[in-house]
Amino acid sequence: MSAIHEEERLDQMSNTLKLLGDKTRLTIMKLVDEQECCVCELVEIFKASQPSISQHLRKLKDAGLVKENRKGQWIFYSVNPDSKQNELIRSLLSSLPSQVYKIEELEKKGLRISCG
Amino acid sequence: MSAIHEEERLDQMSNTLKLLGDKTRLTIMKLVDEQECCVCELVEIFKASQPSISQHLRKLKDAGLVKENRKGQWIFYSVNPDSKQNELIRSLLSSLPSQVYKIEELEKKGLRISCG
DNA sequence: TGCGTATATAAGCATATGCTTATATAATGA
DNA sequence: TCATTATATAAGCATATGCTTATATACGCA
Repeated sequence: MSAIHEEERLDQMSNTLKLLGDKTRLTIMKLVDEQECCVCELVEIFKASQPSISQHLRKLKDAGLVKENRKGQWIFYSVNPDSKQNELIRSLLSSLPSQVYKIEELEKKGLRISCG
Repeated sequence: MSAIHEEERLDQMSNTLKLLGDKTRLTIMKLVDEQECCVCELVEIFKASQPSISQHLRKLKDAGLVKENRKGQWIFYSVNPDSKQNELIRSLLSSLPSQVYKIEELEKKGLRISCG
């Protein structure tokens, strides 16, 4: 209703879109929406450095878009279903092609982390 | 199906989201989706400089997201319904609050351009 | 406790981005 | 044709962004 809220909505959406306007982060989101992944798996999948992936995840986490789940020495990331932007996220990710095959490739190489 | 197309889709979407990850451009898109606007109107609405608005419009046009419609000395911009990203654009804009009130404010100030 | 693995953070750097000012181009109307 | 208005483009600059390398922190296990 009020212009105040309208401004907020525009701010929120543009901030979220800016975050997802990076191919690596957008793909991470799609991937961890389908299957929670730990950092080292993402490093392998994206052929990126560990700090680079870690920094992307930090931005996504700071925005509340992903959540962590520590399992021993690994930290698994997944899409945060309680995010304020969840509707938007759902809509965006639903129109992207599945990235599960990337995880399956990992598995074939024996690089998939599986712990309890 | 193919990983090639999947990569393309991710590229396309992340590029589009990056463009709309700017509050000014996102708002311009919502605005000109509801009512075509010329540059000088946008300058007034956003309290921005003419070159700044012009440069934002250039980016949107280069990406095929908006189209031009010259009327005399003015160039009116509107959302391009034939954009490759039209579905995505429709989805995003539909969840944003109407910006028509900004045009109405212009009208009150007598700054609305109307040329039939 | 100490070592190896996983992850996060800090600092530095090159490039991208969005603004500014200045100028060019295009259209209107006297 | 000339002045005015609208718009686009170019160049320069400050800040943002995403990577790198180096280092810190956290956990598991011997």
